[in-house]
Amino acid sequence: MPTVSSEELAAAAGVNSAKLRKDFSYLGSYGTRGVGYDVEYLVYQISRELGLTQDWPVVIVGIGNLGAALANYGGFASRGFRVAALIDADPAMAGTPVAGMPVQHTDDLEKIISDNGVSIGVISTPAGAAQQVCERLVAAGVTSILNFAPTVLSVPDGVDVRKVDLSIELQILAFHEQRKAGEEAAADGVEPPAAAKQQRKGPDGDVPAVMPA
Amino acid sequence: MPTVSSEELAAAAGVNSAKLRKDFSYLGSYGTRGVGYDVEYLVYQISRELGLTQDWPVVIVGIGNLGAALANYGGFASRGFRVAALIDADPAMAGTPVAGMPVQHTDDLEKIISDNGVSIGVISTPAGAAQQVCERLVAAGVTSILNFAPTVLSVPDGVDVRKVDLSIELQILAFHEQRKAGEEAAADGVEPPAAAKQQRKGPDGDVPAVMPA
DNA sequence: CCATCTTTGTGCACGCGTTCACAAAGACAT
DNA sequence: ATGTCTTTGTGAACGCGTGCACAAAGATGG
Repeated sequence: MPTVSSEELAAAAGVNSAKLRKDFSYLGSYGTRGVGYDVEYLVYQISRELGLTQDWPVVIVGIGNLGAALANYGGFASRGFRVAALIDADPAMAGTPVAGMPVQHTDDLEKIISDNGVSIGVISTPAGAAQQVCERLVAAGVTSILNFAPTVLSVPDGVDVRKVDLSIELQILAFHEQRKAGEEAAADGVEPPAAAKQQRKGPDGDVPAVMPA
Repeated sequence: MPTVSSEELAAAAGVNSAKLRKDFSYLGSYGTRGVGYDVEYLVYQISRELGLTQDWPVVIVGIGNLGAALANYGGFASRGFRVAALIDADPAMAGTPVAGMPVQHTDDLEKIISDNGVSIGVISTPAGAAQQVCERLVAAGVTSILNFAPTVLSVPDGVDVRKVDLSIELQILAFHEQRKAGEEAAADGVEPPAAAKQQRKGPDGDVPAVMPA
């Protein structure tokens, strides 16, 4: 039986072995003292806890460049996601195959959701259409929404929304880039704020929590 | 002079006003006691600190669906980013206009970087090409990379990489979705782990820090 | 069956970020 | 000018997550 110790896993992941063991302990006691964790069983347990063993049908609404990119994205299938349908408001797109799947018209949204038992929807429409699409998805039974449109969606309680803003990551890079350029900026006559001097905590340095929308 | 109090801002943003004031204090003392913060000045200071006032030329390498989507993404310009060039390895694409800008061939990558003073690069190539593109970008002087390819890039010290995995957000949604479905899962004969019972802390509940790649 | 050795699971302490609470600062009215 | 009122800026307390360190558990060998 192939096993791994928490020490090995921690070294590979670059984290503390105690933290790793504690995290695993939340899933139950799947390890064997003096031996380690049964690899196969551990993978199964983590996969199950994360929902990777389930089949999650999703619909993508708004098949522009981004929607098409998502439809073609290979990472979904391997994580248990199945693109059940591609939906767009443009009648001219209806029937056009994208990623080997015909685009369907928005009119059929409710039927598609219900027929496929979809509970997760992806919105990659223009900003103007997002809220309306969101409401139709929710009304049809969707309870989790991944929003790529640059709008804040308002949803009833019990519905989860995650917003992905592609420019935020760039902004974080620019933020660090600015610090690398660093001390020369002081020559502008503006005193560099204290925040500019604090050291990043880890590999995933973050920006302040509050920033204007 | 239009002003806002930390209390108003905190209410609007849904955070604690003391935290907000403390965050602002890291940028300097820009508030006036008894009055609040001068809106215009505050916006300027935050923009400057975040690097929004600077012009950041970026190149996008790999003009597939995702690259095209990024090139068309409106959010960049408003945050101080300027797409300096679109680069692709396919000779057939060279010259083709995408988002009103001709695609250039990878051969000219180094010259483009240097001519435009680019320090931030976006990689939206297939996984296989990413590391090689990354190395050329770094060699040409890029020090920050936004990676959309499903690969872990290795870079020398001093270079920042941020990896965007579009499926991770979906996975987080599925994770919560699984919990909503919740207690029925216990009927499977598998005892629900303790972690499934802990309550989410805030609107942005997170997944455990460690998960298999 | 007992001793020894390895590795887990976890109580406890430490450190950091968030929140509370208040003194200091400034505006504004009298 | 003096007093009052509002809001900032920050010292101090609190709470939570991380890491240390060790007892318990089990494997393995004599």
